[in-house]
Amino acid sequence: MPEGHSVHRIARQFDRNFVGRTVTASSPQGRFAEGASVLDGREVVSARAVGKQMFLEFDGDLWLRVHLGLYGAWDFAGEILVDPTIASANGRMGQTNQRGTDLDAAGDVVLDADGENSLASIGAPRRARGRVRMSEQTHGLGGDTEEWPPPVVGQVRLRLLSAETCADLRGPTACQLQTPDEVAAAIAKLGPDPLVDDAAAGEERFTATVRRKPTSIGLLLMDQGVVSGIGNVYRAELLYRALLDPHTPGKLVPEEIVRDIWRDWSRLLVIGVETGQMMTMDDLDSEAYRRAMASRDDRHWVYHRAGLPCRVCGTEIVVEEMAARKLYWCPSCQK
DNA sequence: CATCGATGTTGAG
DNA sequence: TCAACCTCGATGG
Repeated sequence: MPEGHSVHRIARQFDRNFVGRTVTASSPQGRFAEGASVLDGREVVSARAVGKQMFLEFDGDLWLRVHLGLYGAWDFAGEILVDPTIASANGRMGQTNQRGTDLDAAGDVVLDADGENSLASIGAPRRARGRVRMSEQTHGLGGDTEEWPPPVVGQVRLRLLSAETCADLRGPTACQLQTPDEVAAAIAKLGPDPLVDDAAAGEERFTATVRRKPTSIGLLLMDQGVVSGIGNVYRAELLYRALLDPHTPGKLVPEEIVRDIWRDWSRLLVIGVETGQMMTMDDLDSEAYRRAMASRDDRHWVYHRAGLPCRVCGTEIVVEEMAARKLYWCPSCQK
């Protein structure tokens, strides 16, 4: 998936391009026909993201909850204006982590070959289907000759169409209408999200929870009830950056390290939302950094690097199954 | 062209 | 613990 950063980007796109507009709703695929008919003709009132879930509010106290799951995605088309908070492809970094390296001056970020950074498609890593029409404030590359509304391609669970904008949802794990109470209940089950919760309160909640549990920190970071928005990539990278063995029970992780992990996640999430990429590396030597950023499969410290030498100590990165997910880590750096 | 796997979650057994 | 969900790019023949 789409870890937390993608969902926040999607919510901002809805905020910028759908809120305040009336939509025609349909389910070309048919699997959300009933829900679409309820949404049809309503105005979009607000959009919010919490962790990996997005909540879209419609007039009449009606909410749509969407979870993209493993391969869901939203495709945007039409006169999509770029939310200024996600417009930049240039990441700003400036921080240190447990490794003690200075995370600074990322320089130009190479755009994702897989379109993750695309303005037209956000979600599972795949090429954009949507077309974003040119306008003075738009970054899109499309011409003005496309059909309107755009032809439906493939399996579209839900299409939301305003006069100028179109959003197609495909492959979600959850797409469900909810009452305000149900939305509140869904959010209440989630751990703190750095972009939703107050920084200090979120840190306290996360720290207290982790320090109470015998469960391994590797599992805790993936538990959406402990902290929202972290997925398999961010988990591996956060643990590497903290130089922490993923098997360490939560209650045995030093409190300061737990707090560092929360703060590191907060920073990485902000960078991810701004750039549309899961930026987790810092400034090795610039040549290695540039190479890592240019290559889709080689831009992380440990994720997807099983058998390759650790970028710092040269030890082979290992992969193991943890709760049916691949866990990558450096057995030498992470103690 | 067939098969696999993936940034995820749920629910059955 | 594991299959199912549901989509599609990558991989291999």
